[in-house]
Amino acid sequence: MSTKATTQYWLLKSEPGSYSIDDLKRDRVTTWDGVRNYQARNFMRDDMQSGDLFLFYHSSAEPSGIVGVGKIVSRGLPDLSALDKKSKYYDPKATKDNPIWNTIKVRFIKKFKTIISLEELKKNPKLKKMLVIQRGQRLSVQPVTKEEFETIISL
DNA sequence: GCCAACGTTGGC
DNA sequence: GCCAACGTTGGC
Repeated sequence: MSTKATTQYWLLKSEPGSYSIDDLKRDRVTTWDGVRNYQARNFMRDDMQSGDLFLFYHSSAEPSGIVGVGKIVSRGLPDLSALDKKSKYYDPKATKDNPIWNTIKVRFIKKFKTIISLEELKKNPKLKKMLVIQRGQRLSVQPVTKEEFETIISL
């Protein structure tokens, strides 16, 4: 577990048809559930801190890209949707004693006036190393550097 | 522990 | 809708 006090930066993906930046703007705070990838879970469970900031990324969208900013409110909560047989996130391996999956709570901060499309991200030399533009990168929770975050905020 | 088959993500 | 690139599962 990290004990760093400095703000860390993340990128969270969501399909806007499933949960969009407008949904988060309306809800103000939401539980980010349904993550079913161990690496993504580990980032949320072990590395995120309340107060960290994240870029909200719309995937499988027209166009795909970064649409706003949010803040991590809390972490380390079990993802109860894994126990719910009716949920599309149901995981038969999850139990009450070992829910396997974790969630975080996030808060809306802002929605960009215009989307920063994937194409734009790829064109910016300062963002060359961003995971989200790497071919085949499917992680739905990704770390972002402070420099990358600030570059995007300034666009 | 290997790896083929299968399922999913997500850009295009 | 296609399919490349992954991650996961399960037979051996």
